[in-house]
Amino acid sequence: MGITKTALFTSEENELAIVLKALGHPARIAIMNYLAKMNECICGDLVNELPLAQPTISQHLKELKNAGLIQGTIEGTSICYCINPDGFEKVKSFFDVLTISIQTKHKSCC
Amino acid sequence: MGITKTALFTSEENELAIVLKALGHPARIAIMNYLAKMNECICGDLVNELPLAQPTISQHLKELKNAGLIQGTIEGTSICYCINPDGFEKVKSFFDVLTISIQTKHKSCC
DNA sequence: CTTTTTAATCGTAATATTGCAATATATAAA
DNA sequence: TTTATATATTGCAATATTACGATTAAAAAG
Repeated sequence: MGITKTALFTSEENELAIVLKALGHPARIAIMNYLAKMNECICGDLVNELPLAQPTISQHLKELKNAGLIQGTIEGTSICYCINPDGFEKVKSFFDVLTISIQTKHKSCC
Repeated sequence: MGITKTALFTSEENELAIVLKALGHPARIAIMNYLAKMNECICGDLVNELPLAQPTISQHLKELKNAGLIQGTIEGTSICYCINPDGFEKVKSFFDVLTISIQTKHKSCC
């Protein structure tokens, strides 16, 4: 089908999946890494940095923004993007919690 | 196109994207949470736990396994699944590194 | 007002994903 | 050997994603 049955899962599972799915593409990983390194950038910087066309990068930025991982502010003709710490924290805590659960319970595996 | 241009990115970016993409589905998040809680389980447990058909769950398990997030061991007629700590650690360190980068550099955003 | 700069949107082709019924496989039990 | 149990695989329909050329929008510069 290609359609995810979101109604069958908890909103927590769905929200987390949206954020992780947004990170599930090398270009978007590269964008996040670049933003972490540079603190902020505009779309044009990424067009110079990544081997993708401008509309493609603009689309990836849109997905990261929709997932709450980045935010953009208009500055003249360009838009300044940076990482949204709130969206990022949501994912990190998922991994932190799971890691603790794994470390305490997983002595060994079947 | 629907095809990701993996050749244009670093292997680190690509590998990380594969793992995060595997986690980018509510059913697979639910499976990971269930495994973290129960330590191990068989496919049939998940069929009872999740509102999806057996072939669908089997497929999700396959994707998590391909991404290196879980491992399965044959035990009689069933297969025992559990979280693969190595695959999991790879993703967690990505978030840890990015978090440090965000916390130290991101005083404020544009 | 016109031009330039910067980025979003539209339209579309190629490919990937999701979900499941039907079937296959493989081990254990009778 | 037959039957039951547990899971994987196949095949397919519906939908989503990726990528980019062409275009549009909006602000700044001239």
